[in-house]
This record gives sequence, structure tokens and C-alpha cells, in this order.
Amino acid sequence: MVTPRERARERTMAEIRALAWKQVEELGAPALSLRAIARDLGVVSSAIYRYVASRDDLLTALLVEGFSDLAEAADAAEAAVPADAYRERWLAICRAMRAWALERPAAWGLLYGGPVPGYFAPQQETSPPGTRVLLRLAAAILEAKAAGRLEPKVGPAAGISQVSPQQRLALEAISADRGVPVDAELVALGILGWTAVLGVISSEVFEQLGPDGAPAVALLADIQFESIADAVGF
Amino acid sequence: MVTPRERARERTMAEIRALAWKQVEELGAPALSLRAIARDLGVVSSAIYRYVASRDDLLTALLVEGFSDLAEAADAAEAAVPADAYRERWLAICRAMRAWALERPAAWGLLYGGPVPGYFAPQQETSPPGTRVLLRLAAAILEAKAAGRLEPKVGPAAGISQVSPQQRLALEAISADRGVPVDAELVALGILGWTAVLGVISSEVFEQLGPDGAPAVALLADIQFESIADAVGF
DNA sequence: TGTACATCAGTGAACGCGCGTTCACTGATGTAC
DNA sequence: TGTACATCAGTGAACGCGCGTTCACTGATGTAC
Repeated sequence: MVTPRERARERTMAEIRALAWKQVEELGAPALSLRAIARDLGVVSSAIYRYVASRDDLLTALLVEGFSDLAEAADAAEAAVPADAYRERWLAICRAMRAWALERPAAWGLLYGGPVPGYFAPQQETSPPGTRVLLRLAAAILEAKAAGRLEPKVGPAAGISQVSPQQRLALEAISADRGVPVDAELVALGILGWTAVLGVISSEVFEQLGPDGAPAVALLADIQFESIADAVGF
Repeated sequence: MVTPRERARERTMAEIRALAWKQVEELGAPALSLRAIARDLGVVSSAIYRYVASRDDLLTALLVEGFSDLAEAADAAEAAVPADAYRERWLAICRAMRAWALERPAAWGLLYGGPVPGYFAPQQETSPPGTRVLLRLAAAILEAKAAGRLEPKVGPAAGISQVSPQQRLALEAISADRGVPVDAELVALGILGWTAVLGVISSEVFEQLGPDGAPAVALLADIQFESIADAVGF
């Protein structure tokens, strides 16, 4: 049974998160202020502490919510593609990530930009939602490989270079931690794809090519995703 | 003729920049504080204004200095490699960038992380030093191409996909702005390499794969650069 | 070489602002008998 | 159904802190005659 009080509390908490996101969007994560949220909420500054233990606490909640929201958008986009269209699944996730990032640039900055000064994310809370998208991308690669529909074009997976025994150990530990043993070559390929995709999106969102490069980068995003897909071997 | 006063002034300005970098390293760019610099300098807070017009001014100076320092490190690394070893030149720049970023993570964050809240970089000042490294990487690609030693493996340059007329216009405008007309396919390839390299380095510096992924990412950096070089076609 | 004047680094006080967090409190909403 | 008590949202004042920036000033260093 949900009491009116509980409903009111839930509504207020949702409003706090919404106002916090608005602040992050407008001024960036480092500028997030509990007092400002209280002001926007029309409430005295100390009242916030009925809902949030501390500023760090709220940042953690935003991080978790942000990662989850992004993952949901990616999942939805992937679900709209046939399961055996591996390349398209992978591309759909990339495009969904980019669309989400462009819609909420500061949120993207919070998740994948530099660290927020003075704040240290508690990994045990942020890590599971933080790796969801990465795991979906990895699944597309693994399933394509299992179906014999993957021909990597670069790196050790393509036989061009080789992983050292030391690298093999570290790489296979990553997948083993998650219960699915995978070739080191394939893990390296997956990480390459992931970091490249992050780079493409961050470059656009953070305008890292300067004002003259910006329009081209926007037009180019899709070509870049396709090129990375080529490299991965879809 | 350099007067003692001028020398003292120069020394103080250098010390201010050094203290500012120390602050950025320790607390991140958004936390940069003129008062704290004055304190560290052993001087009253208002005295800073004899040397720096405002906080934004100092941030701009740091940005310019950071980009320049990074570019110098990259240039030095490239110069140690024979001019016709295109792939090695390109890799040397990547490795120098990564080494610089690991040595000064917060500086990397200032240059290539999200924006500093409330600060807008004046593009006409930061753009020239900001594009130096990118242009060196581009030069390696162009020279390899001119020497007939480039076989791109992905994207339009490899003939796998195609650029639309609209994309071609935007892409060729970028290189034309710099006086060297280049094929749209090659510009796209260069930007892909650039964004992928930024992604690889930022992923490691910002620890975007979580604590379990970190050691592998470090071991993997070089493989990733090699793989990107493969994709570009060196 | 000595003196009058200009330049400039640094002082100290102040303005007005915002921040996170604590604490004792009021008063309304819920719960148990 | 009515009353006593517990829960809890929100208040208001305060603590102690840091920030960027301005302003009139002192006193040492440099420059021109």
C-alpha cells in the first residue's frame, strides 16, 4: 500500500533529480549545488537533507541514473534490429549513444568526461550500470563471431600484430571475470571499438576539433561508426 | 636590454603558471583559484591582478601552454623517427601523446575533457596551438599517401562505404581552409584516426572501463594504436 | 653624480556573493490503542 | 470513532569557509634631466 506521504516523497525526489540534471546541463557537473536545488524547489536549503545525504550522494545517484538511461536508450535501439543483423545491431547502439550524448551534452560529460573535482565515484554502485552499454556492444561482436560472420580488419584479431603473453593474461581475465571466456584478440578488438566510439562521440560533444571542424564532424559521425564497424569486422 | 624588474616579473609569471598547473593537477581545472595561487605565492590575494587580468585569462593561458607543451612533446618524438617511416612517425606521436596524458592527467582533462563550467575558450587564441598535433598526424598520413605507401582498411578511403556529396563538401572545406586540398575520403580517415586516438587515451586517463579494466587498458594502449594505424592503412 | 619625478609590485581592507552542513524547532500527517 | 503518541517534511538561524574583484595606499625601483 502506498500512502500519500510516500507518493509525495517520491515526487519530490524525482523533482530533485530533475532539477539536478537541469543544473548539470546548464553549468556542468562540478557546479552542482544543493542550495541551488533547494532554491529551485522553493524550499529552505536545509530541507534537501531530508532527501539526500550529501552532495556526493546526489552525484552518485545522477551517475547511476545517467548510465541507466543511456543503456536503456541503447537497448531500445538495438531491440529494433533483427538479432542476426550483427553489424546493424552494433551500429544502432552507437547511433543511440550519440543521439543521447547530443541531447544531453553535460550528462555525457558527467559520464565520460573528466572526473568531477573532489568527488570519487563509488565503483561498486556505478560500475554495473556503467558497463551495460559496453556489454551490449561486446555481445554483438561475440555473437557475430560465433555465427562465423566476423572478419576483423585490424590488430591481433586480424593477424596483423600479436598480443604478448602478459597482455593475453590481462585481457582474458577481463572476460573471465564476467563468466564468458573470450580470446584475448577478441577482447582487444572489443575494447578498441569501444574506445574509438567514445572518442568519436566525445570529439563531437566537446567540440575538440575547433569551430571550423564542428560541422564536418557532425556529418561524419555515421561514417566513423561505419568505419569502426569495418575495422571490427562486421 | 632586460632590466632586473623585467626578469623578476618574468620569474613571478612563470611561478604563477607553475602553481596554477599544480592546482589543476591536484583538484582539476574547475577548481582553479586565483586566491589559492596568491596564497601559494606568499602574496596578498589582490597582488595576482598585477600579473593576470582575470581567472578566465589565466585559464586561456594554461590552455595555450598545455596545447603547446603537448605539441612539443609530440614533435620531439616524431623527429626521432626517419621521415619516410610513416607508420612509425604516426605511432611515435600517439605514444608521446599518451605518455604526456598519463604524466599530467588533469592537464589532459583540461585540453580534451569536458568544458570548464562558466569558461568559454577564445577560439582565435587556443585554436592554433590546439590543432598542432592533429596537423602532424595528418601530415604523416598525407605524406604516406603521396609516397604510395598508404592502404586504408576501413571506410570510404578503403572503398567500403561512400561519402555523400554533402559530406564531401564539408570535408574538403576543412583541408581547403588550410591551403592543402585533400580528398574527402582521406580527411574522413584522418579524423577517424584522431578521434580514435583521443578515445583510447581518454579511456585510460579517465578510467572509463572501471577498476577491473584499468590494467588491461594500460597494457593494451600500444596494440590499440597499432590497430588504428592498421585501419588508417600505414 | 645627484636630484625630481614616474613607474610599478605589493598591501590591506572591503564588497557581495555562494557554498555544504548542523541543529533545535514547529506543525502537519499518519498510526496504535 | 476518538484520542495519544510517533513520524517526518519543512523552517530559520547559524557556523565557517572560499571565491573574484575593486580601490586607495605605501614604498621601493627605475628614468630623465
